[in-house]
Amino acid sequence: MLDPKLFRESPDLVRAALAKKHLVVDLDAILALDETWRIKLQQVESLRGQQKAANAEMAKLPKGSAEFVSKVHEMKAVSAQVKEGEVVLKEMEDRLKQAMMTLPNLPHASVPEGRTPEDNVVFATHGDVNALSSHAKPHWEIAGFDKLFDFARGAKVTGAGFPFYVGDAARLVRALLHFFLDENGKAGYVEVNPPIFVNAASATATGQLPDKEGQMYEAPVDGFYAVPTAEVPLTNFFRDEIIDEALLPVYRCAYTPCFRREAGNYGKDVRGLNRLHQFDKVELLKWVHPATSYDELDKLRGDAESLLRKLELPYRVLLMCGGDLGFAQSKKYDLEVWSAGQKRWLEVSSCSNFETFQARRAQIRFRGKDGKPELVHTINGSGLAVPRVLAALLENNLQADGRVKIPTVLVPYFGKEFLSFA
RNA sequence: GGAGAGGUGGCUGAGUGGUCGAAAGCAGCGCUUUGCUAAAGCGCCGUAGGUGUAAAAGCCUACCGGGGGUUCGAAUCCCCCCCUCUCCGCCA
Repeated sequence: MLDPKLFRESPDLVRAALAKKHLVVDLDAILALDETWRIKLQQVESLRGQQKAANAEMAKLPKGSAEFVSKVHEMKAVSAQVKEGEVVLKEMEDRLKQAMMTLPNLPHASVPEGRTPEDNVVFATHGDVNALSSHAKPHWEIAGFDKLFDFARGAKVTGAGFPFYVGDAARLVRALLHFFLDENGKAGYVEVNPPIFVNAASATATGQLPDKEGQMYEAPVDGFYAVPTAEVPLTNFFRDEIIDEALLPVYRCAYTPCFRREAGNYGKDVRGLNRLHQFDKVELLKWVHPATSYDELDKLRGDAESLLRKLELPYRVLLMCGGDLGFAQSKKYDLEVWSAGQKRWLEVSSCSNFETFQARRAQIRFRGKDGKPELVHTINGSGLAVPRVLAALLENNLQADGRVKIPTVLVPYFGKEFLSFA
């Protein structure tokens, strides 16, 4: 959500920023709604003021007195007006709030212009893509893949996109998670194990609702949503709280399974481990002082990158253009790992600064120097998502004999130097 | 799941229909005096929205877990929901 004062006082500034995101928003309609709401608010407040004044008078009058009775009669009319006005006001408020929820976050000045993913800027590339195994093939074509990554039985037991990881595959998932959490801990992120169901208020605060309603699995009897990312419960940890300024920045990380319905995503990029309904991910999250948030974003991106480096996986960093920025982000970098078999880049982390967008919805603040509460900036990114790292690892490290070489840093976690499909 | 007890400002805790946005204490901030690891006295000390302003101040309204209702008037009465605690049931 945006600051109402911002678009009320500087609508042109907001208009220009929204144009960069290439989203069509009827700001004038919202401004008009805001205007009528404020007029109505003043009406109702003045009526309530009358009630309050009368109340003070009546408290001093004897209960049965003629004066009292006539006052009651008089105030009945006012009371009716207030009730009527409040209904209208509530309706206006709801409409305004709903309209404001459709306003996306404004992009930062450093975000490049652009409309489509093709316009994203390759910010950095690391590692030699051409030096990889000549045996590489798409991971789902590796002999024995189906035994270790059992999609068929997953589909039987649950549905498509819910694979079983068996034996060495399960072990490798666990090794990766363990490695990620250990490394993130060393980088200063406090590990958290959060709930993996959240309520509607939490999903709204981080921007999943109402924007991405159909993308989450729901438990309607209890009003819960299965988390699409640990970002949701983690960010909501401090919802409706004022954090001690001295505690900023707060660094946290969390592993959770992530659940995504991925409604509407079909095609070849859903093969194998590329896109699943349930997958494991470690999320990095920071609550920071607004003055430092872009430095903190760069640092967080660096933390995620260092995981890929240690795993010896070639990757590139994309700086997302205005048109490819998400609804809630001010600035976003995507980390994409090279998958030698598929010969394409796979997104494994998305590092974003939300500025006050989430913080306003979630009311996460700190007390500034002047004693006034101020919204924090929230920043998050994956560190990292497992399945695509796994895909790249299987493809890039495939040996002539059909085994997969385990990166050196992972050997202590995995317990062996090779993964075998035999 | 059943029965009962509760949810009040940063914390503790009064308040059961009318000047209650809410006593008191603690913590915090400022000033004064005595002193010099401290004490006493006085004052200030919630959040949000609107209005106002260069910015403030000021003014208005709302908020006593959340949402409805009764009433001229609700922290206080009624209904629903959420949460906490105790007991019972069930259970990894």
